[in-house]
Amino acid sequence: MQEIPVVGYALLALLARVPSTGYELTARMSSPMGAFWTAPHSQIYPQLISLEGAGLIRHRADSGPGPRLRKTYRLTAAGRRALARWVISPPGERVPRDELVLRAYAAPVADHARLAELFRDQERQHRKVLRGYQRIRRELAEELGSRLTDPSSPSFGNVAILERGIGAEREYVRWCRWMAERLESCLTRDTVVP
Amino acid sequence: MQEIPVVGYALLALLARVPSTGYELTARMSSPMGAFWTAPHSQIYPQLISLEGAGLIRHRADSGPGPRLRKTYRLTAAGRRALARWVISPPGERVPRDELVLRAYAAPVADHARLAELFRDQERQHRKVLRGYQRIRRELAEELGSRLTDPSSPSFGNVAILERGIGAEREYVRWCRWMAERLESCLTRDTVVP
DNA sequence: CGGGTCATGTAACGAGTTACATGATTGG
DNA sequence: CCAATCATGTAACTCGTTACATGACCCG
Repeated sequence: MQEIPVVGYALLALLARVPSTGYELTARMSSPMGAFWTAPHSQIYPQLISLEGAGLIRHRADSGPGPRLRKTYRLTAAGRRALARWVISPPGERVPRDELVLRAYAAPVADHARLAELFRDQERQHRKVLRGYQRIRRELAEELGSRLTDPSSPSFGNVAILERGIGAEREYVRWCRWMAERLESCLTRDTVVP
Repeated sequence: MQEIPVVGYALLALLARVPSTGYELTARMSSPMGAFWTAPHSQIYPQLISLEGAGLIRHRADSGPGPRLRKTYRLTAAGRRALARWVISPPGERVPRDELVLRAYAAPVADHARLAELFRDQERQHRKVLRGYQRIRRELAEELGSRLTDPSSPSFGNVAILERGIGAEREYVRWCRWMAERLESCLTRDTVVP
């Protein structure tokens, strides 16, 4: 009985809400969860088979469109227990990988004007994502009212990751603007002084 | 001529400052850059060989301790150009993977008391990291004065990633506290009411 | 009848992690 | 003399990405 990779628990978490096919899981994985974990269908289908082998999920097959069966997966009792245990287990060290920060580190060797443009562009993009998250939260707030922040409510998970998404994007936008301002201030000085 | 992976540019960025051995690069990779990109020595040594094959770095070998030669690598002119070009190229989509957010998503199926403890614990850990970053920035500020935010100064890279690190950790701490408070408020209600 | 959606898989590759392997110098 | 540090590599494996492969149904 080998260890379940994180993507496996991501699938269990999705199935804990609604039984789904691999195809539906692929779609659900990208929004809103996609902001913090992604997986293509080529990773999902084999993982579903392995989770079923471990007895954590099981499927019922209808005859679907296409050459193969349509399999709808649902959590087993063991699966729900495994998920509940994993959720309260200490998370492994986060391995942060951000190419943009790496570029910022190497900023002194680069063309400041071009780099400033790049950061302004990133600022715009992340602000757009931020507005998207804020809109979704407004809609959720109207729909749910006071149950919005009740951890027992099934949609609390969505609210939790939205709260994280909004905070993370807001901070990212701030940093991009900070970078752009530094780089631009250095430009104007260079152009004005001589 | 195959594509250079991101870790390759990370090494170029480090070597743009000081010529180093693979061993030194391994150490420098973890602080302060380690907050946004990491690589173990088993990834670094082969990558150095491949960068040298591409003509972006070259080494001089002294006889070092141990059975093998000690190789000190430095950037070539081509390497510096390649790095400068990469820095202003648009970064690939960030793939964020955060197990803790995934746990938050699955919060409704878990034991709220235990999960609250987990988030309090994470809050403490990240606050500690945050304080570490703030201390380093204070020291840098004393050392550099007004050149602190000059993008031409070689240590601007450090300041840039510190600014990002401080912002990111501050936000993470805020979110952990928010999660813990939600989970705890639900607890007290459950215990007090009946 | 052609393109989009639903639907499920496999193969090849590259990036990253963990473990194995070796050995000289330096300081307590 | 033993442990830590300096120093460089290889091997096995897992995780994740990109590409290949197939085909029914529905709408215009």
